[in-house]
This record gives sequence, structure tokens and C-alpha cells, in this order.
Amino acid sequence: MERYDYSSIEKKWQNYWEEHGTFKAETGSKKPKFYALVEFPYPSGAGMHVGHIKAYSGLEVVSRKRRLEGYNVLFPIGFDAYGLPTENTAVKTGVHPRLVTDNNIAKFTNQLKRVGFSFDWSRVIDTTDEKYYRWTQWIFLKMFENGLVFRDKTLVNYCPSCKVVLSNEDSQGGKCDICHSDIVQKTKEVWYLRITEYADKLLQGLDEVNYLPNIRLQQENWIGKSTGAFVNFTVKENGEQLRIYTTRPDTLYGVTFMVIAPEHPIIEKYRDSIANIDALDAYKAECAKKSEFERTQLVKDKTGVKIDGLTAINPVTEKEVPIYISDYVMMGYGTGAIMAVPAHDTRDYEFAKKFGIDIIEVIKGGDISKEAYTGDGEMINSGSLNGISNKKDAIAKMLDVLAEKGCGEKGVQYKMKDWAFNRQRYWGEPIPIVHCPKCGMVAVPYDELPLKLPPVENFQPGTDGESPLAKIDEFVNCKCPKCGGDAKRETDTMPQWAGSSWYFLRYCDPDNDQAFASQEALKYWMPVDWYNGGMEHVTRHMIYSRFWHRFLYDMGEVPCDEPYAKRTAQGLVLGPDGEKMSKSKGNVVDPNDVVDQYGADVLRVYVLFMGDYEQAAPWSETSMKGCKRFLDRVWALREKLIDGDEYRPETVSLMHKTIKKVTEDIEAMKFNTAIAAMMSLINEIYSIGSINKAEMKTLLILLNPFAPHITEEMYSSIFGAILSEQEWVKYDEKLCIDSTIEVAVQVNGKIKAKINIPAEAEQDEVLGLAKADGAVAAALDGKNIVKEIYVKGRLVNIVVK
RNA sequence: GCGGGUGUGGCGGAAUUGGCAGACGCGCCAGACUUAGGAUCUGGUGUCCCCGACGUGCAGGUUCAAGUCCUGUCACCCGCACCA
Repeated sequence: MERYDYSSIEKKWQNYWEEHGTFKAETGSKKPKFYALVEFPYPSGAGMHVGHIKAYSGLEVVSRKRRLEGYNVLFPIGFDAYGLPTENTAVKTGVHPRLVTDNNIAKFTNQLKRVGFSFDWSRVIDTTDEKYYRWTQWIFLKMFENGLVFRDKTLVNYCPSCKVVLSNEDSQGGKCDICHSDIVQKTKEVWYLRITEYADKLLQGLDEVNYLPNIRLQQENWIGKSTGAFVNFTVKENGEQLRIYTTRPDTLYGVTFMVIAPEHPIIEKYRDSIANIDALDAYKAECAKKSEFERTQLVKDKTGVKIDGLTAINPVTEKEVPIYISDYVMMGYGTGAIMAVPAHDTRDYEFAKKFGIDIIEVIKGGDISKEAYTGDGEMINSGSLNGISNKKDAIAKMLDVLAEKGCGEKGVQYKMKDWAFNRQRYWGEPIPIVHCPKCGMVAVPYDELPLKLPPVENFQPGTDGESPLAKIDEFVNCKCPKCGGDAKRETDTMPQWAGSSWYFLRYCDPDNDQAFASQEALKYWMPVDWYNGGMEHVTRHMIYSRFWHRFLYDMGEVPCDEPYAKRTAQGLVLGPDGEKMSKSKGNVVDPNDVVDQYGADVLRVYVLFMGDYEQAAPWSETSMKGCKRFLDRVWALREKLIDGDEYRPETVSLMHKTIKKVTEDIEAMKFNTAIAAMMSLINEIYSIGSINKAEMKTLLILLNPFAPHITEEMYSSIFGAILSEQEWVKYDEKLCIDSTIEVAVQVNGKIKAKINIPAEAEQDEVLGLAKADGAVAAALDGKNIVKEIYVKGRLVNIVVK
């Protein structure tokens, strides 16, 4: 019998599917719809690695199964092509980013097609296509119109190597997300999107969707809602109200000092009345010099300076407390000022110890001579709060006190900050705003979109944080759309996250030039039924895109508030050395090499069989050979094929059990055990020595989503029909049960024997059979039976003394 | 520091949620077929002092029964990080 010639057979079926539009989604079809979404790739020069293949294979299998189950499936793919790596390559090689991108997309497309993914290739999108980014700009202008876009001169995260301002999300840990250089803080006027306005909606929306628990938790933590109180402290010398935020208003009686951020404006306002202003300036300068690393990693030692000339008055005790500046208080969270309660806050405690400040205990339960006590307990030294025994009641009481005195109220804070929405680089969507000396910031009219990225010769960034676009006079100089006078265009471009914030909407109607997508298409397809991607996108792309989508919902532009009904995440594919795959480590596996050597079906089966889908697992070529053996054994079954329209008695329960297992495991993303079940089935069929047509048909359909090429080939040659047009197989729960089953017999919890019993046997009968077994009888000999347990279909345990 | 996760053979990993630990695959061992095998097939493979006992990071506990539940503890991984 001929060997399985995967390279020609795979090509044959890929051509067939493409010619016949087998995977085309049909908007408006009467069939139930299923929208499966995978994160579209950033087409880098390195090409895809096998991690991409694993990421797409999960929903690929689900999508193919859904089609066989009669669904109209939308399983699209595209390219998120704006971004710095491409531009950096262009700068280095002198090749224009447009060409770099086109080459990379071609490379990725080739790789994806060779694996045989059932994407609807008629809906491919490219975020750098002007037909696409026209609508990215359109949504931006809608936000601008609705007050969600603003400019602000603030301290920003700046990457000196990439020469761009980064969002908080892109500069986690003080490192640039793109080049991993140290971030510096810089004052700059930049664009922001008011995502904080949606903080509560983004949080509440999590109740409506089905995300994996850890994904939900990460988003909740990222939004970081905290409830507490704002309290105003009066500055004795000038009557200024110094406003603080605290989550522990119950400890107000324990306040012995205050701390404000070094950049707090009150210092500038009263610089003339501060005696030690030189010392404060010196401290401030020192803090500005510190890198993010020093500020966050070397937190052991508290530093600070007491302000000589400003004293605060505690609004509830009327006592005077000193004010310090210290860099452990940040301007970016709360009000940039805190009330310090050393007895019950670890940081305040350290600070107080170092500076010799009083520590007043207001909650019983700890030993404040040793450390701060942050637990719950009875209130003491706290006026009208004394005797209250828990935090919740104490906070409620204190809020009443504050309200009565009119010096504070309940408040809410979020860790999430507004989204720094700009790049000073070439390869991004131009921000469609004109700066007019008379009218200020004016939106480019909608009918002038897209505002095209002009062709340039030199896309090197400027040295002063200016975009390369600033050097192009024809682009910059323009007329104000409002007054017609001379004006200048904004030269910043959007960050790389812009295009991906709404791409799932475009897939619904990718060629529309009247709207980002028609209402009809959006109503039909949205929301995404199942979205799978990497954990690394849970706090950035996911939050950003939920924000854009919720905004569009509020504008009446999309039919549902949450874009993704369900979200899962796959684990990484590690290199053979167990390390994360990276070019520098030289442990990257190219899917094309695997397809060349083993075929696409082997690659597909292996990435899903290598381990728990959600867990990271190292690549192993020898392990993959097991998957090749499996498919070779499936191919070789053609030699063992016999006639038969029904499962044979010796296979019937195995067939039904396998269908059940594979059907359920695919839905639970337990692809490894689904494949294992099919391997077991094959092993059993080999030991029987033959397979009939009914069994073959079922096997091929079950295996098809995983290994579509080999199964299509076998199906068409055996049954003369196209597998992709068949129906998913069904199982009967009643037939999953064998007529006789094996149960273990334990005596005092130790296995003594295994006996075969009729599946329907009742306890008495089973116990009788168990005791009749020689080994069991021997173990029972001369003992008193204390208890007898039969777990139906599993085991018998006889307890003796 | 806080939050989350993981810990099972030589390796990747299973275990119907309290019921036969190690499914399936890799690797390894033996045999068959071969001029040959890094191909294929068959059988074996947790450990040990192998008629028995011990085994799911470690120490206790609950239970007829614990990888699974409870208490304590260690190690590693991921995320956030002076968030007031």
C-alpha cells in the first residue's frame, strides 16, 4: 500500500477548499451563527513560530466542528501591521515600512495557508490599509467629538531608545515594552483617551461575560477600583485645603503626619512661605533623577523632607500635624497627598520610625512597638468611634462624622489611568486633528477621511521626540477646516493598539466603504462568541478594545455592550530547551519546516496534543513523531477496512464513548485528551484487526477538525463524498456503557481483586460475587465484617476487624 | 510585599471532582521482519528488600476510601508593585 504523500494531498485539499469557498461565512444565513475570533498576528520579519499555530489551532478545531454541527461560522484572520518593529527594520535596512509590511504579510499568509486553517480568506483585513484605518480615524473623531480625547502636559513614560511616549500599559516594570530600555519620566504635551471614564462600565461588564477566572481577575486588578474617602486637611498658615484620599478613614484619629508627592503643586504655590525651600528643591531634583527601577525596586529605605512652614490640622482631632514630602507618595494616584497613620500602615510606620514621629494606636489587636497592625479590631483613642469592633462599622461612622463637619466624603479611585494615545513615529495612523491658531484643535471633517499617511523618504524619528511627519511641510501645512485660515496638522500617530481595538467589528463587513460595518452585519454576527488569545493581551488589548466597543455601543453604533461573550487563553509553546522561544536564544521552531518534514496534520495534532492547552509546554520533535505514527496508523486502516453499516457489537460502546469524549473535550479545550481518546480507539481497532465502514466514517469525522487533510482524502476515496459537507457524529449515552464491567474489590481499602460483573448488578449481587473471589475470601477469613461499601460501577470496599 | 497558579514515573501529561494513581504519547528494554534501520510490527516498562510493601513537593488531620477535602510548610512560575 502506498505511503501517505502529505505534501501533494495537503495542497490538493487546500486548493479544493479555496476554490469551493468551503469556509466562507455568510452574513444573514438562516443557520445559527458562530463567531470564533483569534488574535490577528503582528506580521514581523521573523515570520510565525509554532506558538502562533497553537494559538490558532484551538478555535480552528472548534470552528471546524461547529460547521459540521450545522453552524454558519465566521472564523476570520487579518494583520495588525502598524507598529514599531516594522519601522525599526525600515530605519535599519532603508526599505520602506509599506514594503516591509507587505513582504511580512505575504510570508505570514503563506505559512498560515500551509497549515490548512479554515479561515475565511475573503475577509482578510490589514490595519495599515487606508480603507481600514479610515475607520480607525473615524472612531477616534467620534471620541474627540464626545470629549473622550484630550491633550495634557504631564509626566509621561518616555523611551529614549524608541523615542516615543508610552502608555502605562506599555511601560510596565519601568521597561519599554518594545525594546526593553529603561523608561524615563518626561514632561510633554500628549494625547490621551479618557478610558477612566469607562472604568466602572469595564468593571461591571465583566459580570455579563464568560472569561476564564484568572483573565477576569487580572482585568479587575488592572482597573483597580478602591473605595475610601476624600478628606480635607486645613493648612494652618494659610487656610489652604489639602485634600487626601484614604481607604482607611476609620484610622483618622491615628494620623500623626502627612505626606505629599514631591511634585505636589502646593509647594510651588507657597514657596515663599516655606523656610527650607532649598532642601525641598534639592530633594525633588534627586527624585526626578531616580530611574523607575530605583523608585520601585529599592523601596526598603524611606526618604523625605519635612516642610518647614506648612502645618496641617487634623479635621477630627483639631490637632496639628507636620507635612513631609516623600517619593513614596505618587502624584499619579489619588490626590498626590496622604494622611499618614503609622500605627496601621506599613509604609507610614517605616517612615515614622525613621523620622522619629509619634505612633498612635487606634485599633487593638497588634503590637505597634514592633510593627504596623493592619488587621481588624476594636477602636481605641478615637473619640466617638471608640468601642466599635470592626472596620466596616468604623468607616461608616467616620464617614458620618466627616459629613457632619463638612470636611470629607466617600470616594472611589482607580489604578487605571487615562490612555496615552500617541506615538512620535511614522508607521501608524495619523491623528486626524488640525491645530488652528484661531480655532484651536479642529477635527478633520469625516468626508476627508482617510487622512492618509504621506509617503516619505526619511522616516527616522526626530531627536527631540518629534514625529518624522513634522518634517514634511506639505503634510503639516494646511487650512483650518473651520475658518479656512492657515493651520498645522497634528504630526503624532496613533499607538499600535488602535487598529486592534475594533478589528473584530470590521470582520463582520470588511469591504464596506459607507461605514465601519453595516448594522445588518453587526446585528447578525456580534458579539464574538468565543475569543482565544494570549494572557499577555488580557490587560492591554482586551481592556482597550472593550473600551472602544462600549463607547460605540453608547453611540448606538454597535448592537451589544460587550464585544466578547467568552474569552480563553492558550499557554506558550516553549523551545526544546524549556525556555521561551526567542530569536536571540535560537530556539525558535518554524512551522514551515515542520510542514515540510512531517506535514500540516502532524503539526496541528501535535500542538494540541503536547499538553494542557492552557499551560506552557516545551517543543519536542521526538514527541511529535508519536503524532506522525498515529496519523500513519490511521492511513494504514484502509487495509483493514471491511463492509458494515453499523458499529459491530464489539465496538459499539467504544465508538459511543469516543464520540462523547471527543465532543465534550473539544468544548472544554481539552484537546490533548480528545486526541488520546482517538489514539485509544485506533489501538483497539488494531487489536480487533479490522474496521468497518460505519466505524471508519465516525473516526474520520471525529479526527477531521484536528487533521483535516488526511481525513478529507480518506473520506473521499472511501465514501466518494466531501467530509467538510458531512454532519458531526452523535452518541447515545445509553450505549456508552459496557454490558459487563470490571470493579475493584478492596478489603480495608487495599485492592485484593478485580471482578467482572454485569453493569446492572445491585449491591447484594456484587458483594456476593466479590466474596466468592479466592483472594478476597482469603483476606476475609477469620475476620468480622464491619461495613460493606459498593460504589456503583467502580469498586467494592469491605471493612473488617 | 500583594494577587493568581503549579508541584504526579526518565520526559510531556491523564485521573469521570472523594472511589482501581500513572490514560495517551515520548523515551527505554526485549523480540520479530530486515543487507541495513534514526522504518515498521509485537510484548514489557512507577519504586523497592518483587507471594509483599511503598508511592502524587514536605509534615500532620478528616474518611471505609485522599493526587483530590482541612491545617501548617517548602519550592518554582506568572501578573501587579510604595495604589494610600
